[in-house]
Amino acid sequence: MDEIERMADVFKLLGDKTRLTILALLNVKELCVCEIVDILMTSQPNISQHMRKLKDGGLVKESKKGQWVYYSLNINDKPYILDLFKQIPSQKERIEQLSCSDEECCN
Amino acid sequence: MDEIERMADVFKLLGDKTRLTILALLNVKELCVCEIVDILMTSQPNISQHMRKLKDGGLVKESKKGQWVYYSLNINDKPYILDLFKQIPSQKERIEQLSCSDEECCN
DNA sequence: TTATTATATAATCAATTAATTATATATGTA
DNA sequence: TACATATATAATTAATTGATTATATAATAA
Repeated sequence: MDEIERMADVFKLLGDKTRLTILALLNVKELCVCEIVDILMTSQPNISQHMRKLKDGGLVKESKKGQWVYYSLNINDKPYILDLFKQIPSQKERIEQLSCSDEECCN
Repeated sequence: MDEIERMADVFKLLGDKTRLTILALLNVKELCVCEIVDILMTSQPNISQHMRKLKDGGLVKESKKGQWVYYSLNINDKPYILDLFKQIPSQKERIEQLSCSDEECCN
């Protein structure tokens, strides 16, 4: 697989609104699956499957802490993605709203 | 549609190897449909339909010259795409090879 | 005018994909 | 131990998509 094809595969991952929003959220801070589920108001399997694609594509890495799996960005080896995330709309507010609600799934 | 969704739609366009290669070619110089067909060795309708998606997505613009339709990049309003194209593998060689062959469709 | 070349569009089909539903696994707690 | 919570995986389905084939349009050349 050549470099263009590799880049296309990365863009394919970015080309879904849910996944791009997840990445924008992780661009603020690492999050566990249940937090992402709460913020995006979708089902847990839906998020888990998107996380697997992002992990397989090398865009995120996971770290297990107790029963929670935290995901964080893993794009240091992809400078064109780094530049890109500087221009993505910040999701800071959505994450802060989550922290204020009583329905936090973890803490 | 919010900004994230708009960006995702752009990445969806970049997320196809054929289209990303077309854009990388246009990053060298404007080309007509038949040149792109020759370089990518695929069918004319295939390229025409990709060009339409790229045009609908605002990534390229066209200009008709006689019976030929030339396409060129139209990404000045998308800084994150501009940065990106600085890091895409150059397709200069493939375009030069085309010019050397006798089978040019236009000139 | 007729033929040729360049391009676009429409219809079809196979393959891919995102989301849902159901189930399994793993960790923590009573 | 039994139960609850967090996550992953598998199966299914509907929708989308890329490529092909066939056809239409437009410009040029004979």
